[in-house]
Amino acid sequence: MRYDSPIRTKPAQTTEQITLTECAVLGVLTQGEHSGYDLLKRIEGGVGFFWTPAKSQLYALLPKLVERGLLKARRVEQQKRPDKTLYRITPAGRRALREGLEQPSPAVDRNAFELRLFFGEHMRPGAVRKLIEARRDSQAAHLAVLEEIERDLDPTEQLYEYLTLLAGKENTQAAIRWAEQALELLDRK
Amino acid sequence: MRYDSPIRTKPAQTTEQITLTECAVLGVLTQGEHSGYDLLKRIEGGVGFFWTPAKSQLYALLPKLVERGLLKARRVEQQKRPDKTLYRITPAGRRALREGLEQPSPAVDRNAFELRLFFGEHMRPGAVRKLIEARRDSQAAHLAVLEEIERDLDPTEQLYEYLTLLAGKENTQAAIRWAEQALELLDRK
DNA sequence: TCAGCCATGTAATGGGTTACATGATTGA
DNA sequence: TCAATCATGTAACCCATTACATGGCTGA
Repeated sequence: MRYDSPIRTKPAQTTEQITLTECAVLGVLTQGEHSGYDLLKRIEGGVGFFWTPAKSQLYALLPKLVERGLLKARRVEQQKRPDKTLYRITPAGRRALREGLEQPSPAVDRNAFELRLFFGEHMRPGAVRKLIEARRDSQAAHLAVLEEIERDLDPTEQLYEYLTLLAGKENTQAAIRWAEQALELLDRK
Repeated sequence: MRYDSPIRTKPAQTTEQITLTECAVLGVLTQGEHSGYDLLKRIEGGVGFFWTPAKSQLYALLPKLVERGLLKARRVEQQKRPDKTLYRITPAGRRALREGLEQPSPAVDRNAFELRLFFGEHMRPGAVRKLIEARRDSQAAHLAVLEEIERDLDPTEQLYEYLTLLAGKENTQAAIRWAEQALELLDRK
C-alpha cells in the first residue's frame, strides 16, 4: 500500500478551543485568585465529583493558560511557607470559558462500571456480585455526601450548583435502585 | 530548586495490566473471530454505548495484542473485497481479560454534561436551557434505542447484557426526570 | 453515476497518568 | 516525634483523537 505525504492543513482556528479540563480550571478561578495548590483543594470538594485533573497536569496547564492570555500570574513570596504563584482569570479567559462551556458535549460518556458489568460472564463467579455490591455501597456513601452539601446550598443564590446537585442525586439514587434490583436478579438465578 | 535524576524503577509487573479499551476489544473477541472492521461494527451496537475507541486506535492496538500473545491473527485473502486480517482470542487473552475486568473501577467518572451545568452561570442566558433540552431529547432517544434492544434480549441467556441494559435504562430515565424538573425550576425563576 | 460499504492503515499532536523529588512548618 | 500540610514541579510514558490516504465493488 502506498501513501502520499499528508498535506499539512493547520485548521485555521477562529478562536482557540479549550478543553474541559481547562474549563474546569477557569471555572474555579472565576471564584477568585488561587494558587495551583488552592485549586486542587477547591476541585476536590466541588467539580471533583465529575472532573479530576491530575496534580501534574494542573501545574503544567497553568503557565500555558497564562501564555495564552487567559490567566494572569502573580508571584507571592512568603516567610514561613514556600513561595507561591497566584492565578487570576482575565476577560479573555472568561470569554474562552464561555465558549468552551457552550460547545456540545460528546454523545457517549465512557462508563467503566457498565463496561465491566457487560462482560461479567468472563469474570470469576462471585466477582460480579462483589462489583455490584461495591457499586451500591460507594453510591450510597456518595449520596450521603451530596445530601450533606445540599444542606449548605441556597437554590436561589447558587442555582446551577443546585441543579448539578439534583442531577447527581438523581443519578446516584438510580444507581442504588438498580444495584438492589440486580442483586435480587442474581439471587433468583 | 534542585532535582536529582529520577531512579528508573520499571515496576516489576506480575501480569501485564490491560486497559479498559483492551478489555472491550478482547471482550468482543470472546464472541468469535473478527477483523478490525467487524469489531468496529460490533462495538457500535453494543459496548459502544459506554466505550468507543477510535478507529485508528483499534487498528494500532490489534497487532500489539498479537505481540503480547493475547490474540492470534490470521490473514484471509479475498477476490471481490480487500484482504483482511481476522483476530481470535487466546487462552492468555481470556486470562488477561478476566484480570482486567476484575480490577476496581476508578472512583470518579468524568461527566462533561455535569461540568458544563455546574458552570452554567458563565454561559450566555438561554444556553443552559438549550443544554438541558438537548440532554432531555438525546436521553429520550437513547431510551427508545434501549427499549428496542430489550425486546430482542433473553434475560436468562444473556444475564449480564440484560443487567447492563437495566442499568442504562435506569440512568437514562433518571436523566430525563431530572431534566424536566430542572426546566421547571428554570421557568419559576 | 455516485454514494456508501469493505478493509486497512499513517502522521502528528494532544491529553492525561504515575512515579519521583524537595523541604520547611505545624499540630497531635 | 511523626504525620500532615504547604507549595511546586520534572520525567517518562501511554492513551486517544483528528485528519489524511487508498481503491475496488455494489446497489439505488
